[in-house]
Amino acid sequence: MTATLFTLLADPSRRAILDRLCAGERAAGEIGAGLGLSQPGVSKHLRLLREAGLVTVRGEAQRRVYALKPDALRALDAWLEPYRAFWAGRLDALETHLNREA
Amino acid sequence: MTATLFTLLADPSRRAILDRLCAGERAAGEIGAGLGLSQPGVSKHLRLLREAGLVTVRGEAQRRVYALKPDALRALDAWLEPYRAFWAGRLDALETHLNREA
DNA sequence: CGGATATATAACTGATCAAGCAAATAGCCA
DNA sequence: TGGCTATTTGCTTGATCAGTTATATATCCG
Repeated sequence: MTATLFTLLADPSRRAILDRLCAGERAAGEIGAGLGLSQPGVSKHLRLLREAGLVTVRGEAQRRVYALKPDALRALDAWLEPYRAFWAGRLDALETHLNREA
Repeated sequence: MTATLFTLLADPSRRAILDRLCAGERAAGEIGAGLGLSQPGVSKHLRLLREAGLVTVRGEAQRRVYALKPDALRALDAWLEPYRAFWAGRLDALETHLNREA
């Protein structure tokens, strides 16, 4: 229930779902097709992604159309920032990160 | 053993270790201090991080000094790229990603 | 060598969680 | 209403894995 962003992304199936949604919104059935996963399994992953705010749902007749909502991934981008600064040699950004925890 | 980058980062203790190593290299004991974790626990996490290439070790007398080696995190940065493009509105990069899987 | 310090490995346990099957819900159409 | 499709939810099981204690390895110093 308290699934953090990192634990969510730790699952390959969920990453595959996100990757698939990059191409545009899809119904749950379309998402699961070819994933080598049972349909309820897909639904459960979608539920977690939805609760984490990574995707949005829109009902369309019997189908549930999911769309990517990558705003939540900004947190990952932010987490990565000090390390990106590290390998880019931009030590200024790294120092601001270090000062923040002092 | 086949721990992927995502599963590694899914653990809060390991993220804390990486964050701590941002400030510079540290001996294993220093890393574990204040983490609320037993010494063998820290050692095991360090082993995983080392096997994944996220940190390097250097023996110094009895101590083992660990240093951050963030190159492996570039993979995460690369994974994030299509999504970053998504929220930044740079649809060109997104399309190159989509074409790659066609 | 013997003791002390620092770190790693081994064996075990408990909790988490993904996956499956079965059943329930929701919306459409006759 | 009843049947049909699409999706979600409940329940159970099996595997993974973080954490612990106890033990082993390594390096220094007397």
